[in-house]
Amino acid sequence: MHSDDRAEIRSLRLFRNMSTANFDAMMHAAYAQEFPAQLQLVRQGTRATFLHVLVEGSIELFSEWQGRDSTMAILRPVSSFILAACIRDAPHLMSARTLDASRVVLIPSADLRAAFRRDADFAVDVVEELARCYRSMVRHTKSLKLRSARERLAAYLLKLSARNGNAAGFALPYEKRLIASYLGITPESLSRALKALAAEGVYVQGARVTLTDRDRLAALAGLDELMD
Amino acid sequence: MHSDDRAEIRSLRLFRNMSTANFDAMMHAAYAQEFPAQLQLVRQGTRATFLHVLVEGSIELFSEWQGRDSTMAILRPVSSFILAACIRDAPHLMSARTLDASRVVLIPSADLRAAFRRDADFAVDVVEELARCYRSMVRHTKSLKLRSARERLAAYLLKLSARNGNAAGFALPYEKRLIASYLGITPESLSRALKALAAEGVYVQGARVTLTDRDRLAALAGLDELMD
DNA sequence: AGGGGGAATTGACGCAGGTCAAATCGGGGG
DNA sequence: CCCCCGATTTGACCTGCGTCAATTCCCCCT
Repeated sequence: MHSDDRAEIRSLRLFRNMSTANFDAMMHAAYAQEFPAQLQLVRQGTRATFLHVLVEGSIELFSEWQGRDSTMAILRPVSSFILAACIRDAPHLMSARTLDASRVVLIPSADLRAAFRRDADFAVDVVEELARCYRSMVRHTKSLKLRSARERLAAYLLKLSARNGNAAGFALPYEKRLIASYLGITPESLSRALKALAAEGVYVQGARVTLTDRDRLAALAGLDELMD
Repeated sequence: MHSDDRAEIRSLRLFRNMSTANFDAMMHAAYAQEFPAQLQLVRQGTRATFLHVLVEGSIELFSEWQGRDSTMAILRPVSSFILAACIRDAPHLMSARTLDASRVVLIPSADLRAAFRRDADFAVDVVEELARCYRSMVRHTKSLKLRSARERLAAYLLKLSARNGNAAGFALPYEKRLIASYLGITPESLSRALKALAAEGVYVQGARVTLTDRDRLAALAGLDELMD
C-alpha cells in the first residue's frame, strides 16, 4: 500500500484519534486494491470480511431485489463504507460497485473489531461515524417519504450547487440514470422533471446545470436542515 | 424511578455489559416519567438532551415537513431511542409521540456520552446498538425504494404473523392509519390494498387478520432476509 | 471524419396510488 | 342501551410517475 494511502486513512475522522500502536496493528493485514470502473466489489447477502475505505475514485452503494435495483448512496473519497456490517459481523444489506476506476483499502473486519474493543478512543470515533451514517440514511428516507420526485430533485440540485460553493452553474457529477435511481425515480421521469423545473429557473444542457433563481427553487424544494 | 425499571434497563443489550459503577454514575440523574397517549415528547429540530428508554407503552417516531408527516418507526418496550442524536449532540431528525400511555426513562445525554467514553465495554455495545438501528433503517429504505405498496403490505403482514409465532390469525397491533403511514401510503390505499390481498389469502375483519395461504403471500411479498 | 453504442430524451399510454367527499363502522362515555 | 365522534371504508376521479418504444444525442474509437 502507498504510504500516501496510509496517511490519508489515518487522517480520517474515523481513525484520527486511535493510538498509533492500535492503528498499526489494525492495518497490519490491510491492503490497497485498484478496481476498474463498473466492477462490483461487494455483493449483498455475503458476509462482511473487510472494512472498505475509498481512497480514490467513486463508489455506488445499491440494493437489489427481484431483478430491480436502487442506488442507496454515492461515495466520494476519502470515506469508509460498510462499517455497520463489519461491526455486527453480519451479511451486507447493500452491494457496492465502482463508478470510476477506484483505489480501495481493505481492512480485515476481525482486525477492526479487535481494534475498537481494545481502544476506547477509536470506539468513540466508530460510534460517531455510525451515528453519522444512520442520520444520513434517516434524511434519505425522510426525503423519500415526505417529498415528491420534483421536490427531491430540486433539493438535490441545490445540494450540488452548495457543494460547488453555491455556484449558479455546475456539472452533474454522475450519469443521470444514477441520479434518478438515487432519487427513487426512473431516468425518464428525471428527464421530464428537469424540464419541468425550467419554470423554477433551472436550465440544463447535457450535464451542465444553471440555476437562475435559487430562492424560487429553494421554496419549491422546501429546503430543511433536518433533511438536506 | 421504580427499581423494576432500573433492572429492566440494566438488562438491555445496550447496558448489560457496562460496569456497575459506570451504570450507576450514568443513571444518577436519570428519572422515569409517565406520559399519556398521544403526547409528543420529542420535537424534531430540538437538541437531544436525553436518551430515552421506553419501559412500558408504545412510541411512534415520525418526521414532519411542510405540514405532512410520516411514521418512521414504531417502538415497543423495552428499547432505547434517539441514541444517534445523543451521541452526536445534534438536533433530532425525528419527532416522537406516545401511542398509548407510556413510561419512559430519561438519561441525560451528557451522562451517556461520559459513560461510553469511560467504559470500553459500553462503547462496544453502543456501537452494536447503533449498527442495528442503521441496518434497520436501511431495510426500511430498501423496502420503500424497491417494493410496491402491496408488496410492502404483504411483507408487513408476514412479519406480524411471525411476531405472533407464525399464527395464521392475529390482530393488527396499531391503528390502520399508523400502519399506512409507516408503509408510506395513505389510509385509503391501505384499505384497498388489504382488500386486494384477499386474492392471496388475506382476510380482514376490523383489526383481525387471517392468512390462509402463507406461501402465496410470501411469494407476492418476495420475502428477503436482507430486507425483512 | 465516420460510425457504433450506450445514455438521454421524447411521445403515447397505462396504472398505482393520491385526493376529496360521502357513507359506514365501532368503541367508549353517559 | 344509545349516542357521538373519530377511524375506516367506499366511490369517483385525478395525476404523478412508470413502462414501452422510438428517436436523438453524445462520446469514444478507429
